[in-house]
Amino acid sequence: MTANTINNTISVDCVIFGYDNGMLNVLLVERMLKEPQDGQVVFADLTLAGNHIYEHETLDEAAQRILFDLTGLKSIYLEQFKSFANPDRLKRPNDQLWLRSQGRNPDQRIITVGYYSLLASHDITLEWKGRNVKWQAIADVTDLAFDHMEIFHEALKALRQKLIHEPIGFELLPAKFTLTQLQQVYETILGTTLDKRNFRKKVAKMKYLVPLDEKQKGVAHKPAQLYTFNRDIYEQTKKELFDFNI
Amino acid sequence: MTANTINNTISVDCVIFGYDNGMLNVLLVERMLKEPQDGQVVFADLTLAGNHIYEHETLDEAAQRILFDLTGLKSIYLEQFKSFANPDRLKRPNDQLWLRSQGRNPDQRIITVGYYSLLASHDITLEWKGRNVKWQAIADVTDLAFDHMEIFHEALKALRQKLIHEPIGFELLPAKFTLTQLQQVYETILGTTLDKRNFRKKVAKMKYLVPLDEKQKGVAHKPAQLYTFNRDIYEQTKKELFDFNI
DNA sequence: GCAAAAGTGTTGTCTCTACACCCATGT
DNA sequence: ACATGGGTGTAGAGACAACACTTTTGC
Repeated sequence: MTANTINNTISVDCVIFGYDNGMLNVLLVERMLKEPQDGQVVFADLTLAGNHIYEHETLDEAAQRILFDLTGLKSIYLEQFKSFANPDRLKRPNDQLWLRSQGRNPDQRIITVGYYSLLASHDITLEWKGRNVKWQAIADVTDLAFDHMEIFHEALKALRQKLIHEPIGFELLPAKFTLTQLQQVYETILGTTLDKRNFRKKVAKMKYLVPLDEKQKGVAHKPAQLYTFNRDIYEQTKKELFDFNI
Repeated sequence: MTANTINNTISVDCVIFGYDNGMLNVLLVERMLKEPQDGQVVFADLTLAGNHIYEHETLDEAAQRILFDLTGLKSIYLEQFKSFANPDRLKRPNDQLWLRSQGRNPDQRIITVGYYSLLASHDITLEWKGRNVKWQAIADVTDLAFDHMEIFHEALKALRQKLIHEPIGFELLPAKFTLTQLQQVYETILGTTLDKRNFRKKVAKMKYLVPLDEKQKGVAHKPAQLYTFNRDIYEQTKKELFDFNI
C-alpha cells in the first residue's frame, strides 16, 4: 500500500447542488459506453460525481478532491449524509457492463459514502475525467445509473432538513446578494412560498447577515440593498435549540 | 461469494443507548487480550458493539442482527448516523495487537458505518460472542478502543439533535410510562431542567401520546396517569416543519 | 398525619401570520 | 409616464416562560 494506491471497496459520491435563478440544479456526469471496435454507443446515461478513495485519504478529503477536480474550488460547503452498500446496488445490466468496460470486478461489493455540497457559482469545468458534466434541474433528475437515484433523493431530503435548521442558503448565492434572492433560495428548495415582510423580519434577527454599503446596479427598478453572510458572527452567536416540535 | 461470506472491509458499529432512572447509558463490550501461553491479561478495555457485515446483508440488516444478538429483540429503534474510515482508525498499538490475535490483517482498511439505537428495556443478555457486556453511564465513557470514542460522541450529538426534532424519547421508556418519566428522559439527554407545567402543556398537544385507563400502583404518593405512544397517530399527524431558527 | 410525587392556571412577553401601499430606478 | 421589483407596519392569535398550591396515595 503506497501513497497513491486506490481503495477499491470504498467510494464517495457527491450530490452537488447549484442554484440559478429560481432553479435548484444538480451536477451530473455523463456515462457513455461504446463498442470498442466501431465506437457505437451501447448506452448513455448519467451518474453523480463519484470516485474511489485513495488509501491515504479520509472520506472528507476524497469528497473535497472530487469537488476540487470538478470546480477548481477549495473549501466549499460539504456534508456527509449517508452511506449506501446494498449488495445489489451495482447489479443492473448496464452497470455491470460499465464496470467490466472499466476493468473493474463487477462482483466486488462497494460501499459508497454520500456527500452533498452547495455551490454558489456555476463556474465549473464542464468536463471531468474526459466525461461531460452538466447541471440538471432537480425535477428532471430521473434514471440515474447505479443506485444514484436513491442517493440523490436522500441528499435532497438531508439538504431540506439542514436548510430549515441551519443557515446554509447563503452557500448557494454569490458573496453579495439581495434579500429577495435569499428568499427565493428558501422558496425553491423547500417548495413553498413565503411572505416577504415576514421573511425579512425573520432574517433581520440574524446578526450574521450584514448589509453592505452597496446596492444593486443597472436594474430597472429600485435597486436592492446587498447583504453578505458573516461566518464569524454566525459561529459566535449560534446556539443550541430546543423545540421538539413535531 | 456464498451466502454466509463475511465482508472484511465493511463493518457496522452500534451505539446502543439505554435509559434507567435518570441515567443515560451505553452498552459496551469488553475486549480482553490474553497471552496464548499463560493466559495472562495483556490489556482489557471496552468497545462499542460492532461487527463485520455479511456479503448478502444490507447495512441496516447487519445493524439489526447485531442488536438482535445482544438483546433478542427485533424492530428496535435504529438510525444510521455517520460513517468512519480514517486511514489510521485501527492503528493504535493495542488495536493492532487485538486484530492480529483475531487472525485479522491489521493493515486492512475497514470502513465502519455508525448506527445508534434506543432501548426501552435493560433486559439484555450480558454476554455476546463470549465477551462480557455492560451498561455504562455516558459521563463515564472514556478510552474506548479503536476510534470508538469519536463514534460515540457523534452518536450522542445525533441523538440529541434527533430528540429535539422528533418524538423518540418514548423508545427509551417501557410501553406504559408517566409524564414525569418522559420529562426526565428529556432532561437527562439534553442536560437541562424543564418546567413541569410547561412541559405538560407541550406534550398535551401531541395527540399520539395517549392516556390509558390505568394508573401507577404501589407508589407512596398520588399515583400517576399512565400514557403510551401511538405510532399510527404519530405517522398520520406528523408534518414537515419550517423554522430555520438558528 | 406526614412524606412524596402528581396534577393544575394565569399573566406578561414574544413570535407568528396575514395583509397593501409607496418608492427608486431604467426605459 | 409606466413597468418593475424594493421596501415597510400593524393587529390579532398563538406560543413561551415564570411561578405555587392542592391532591392522592403508602406508611
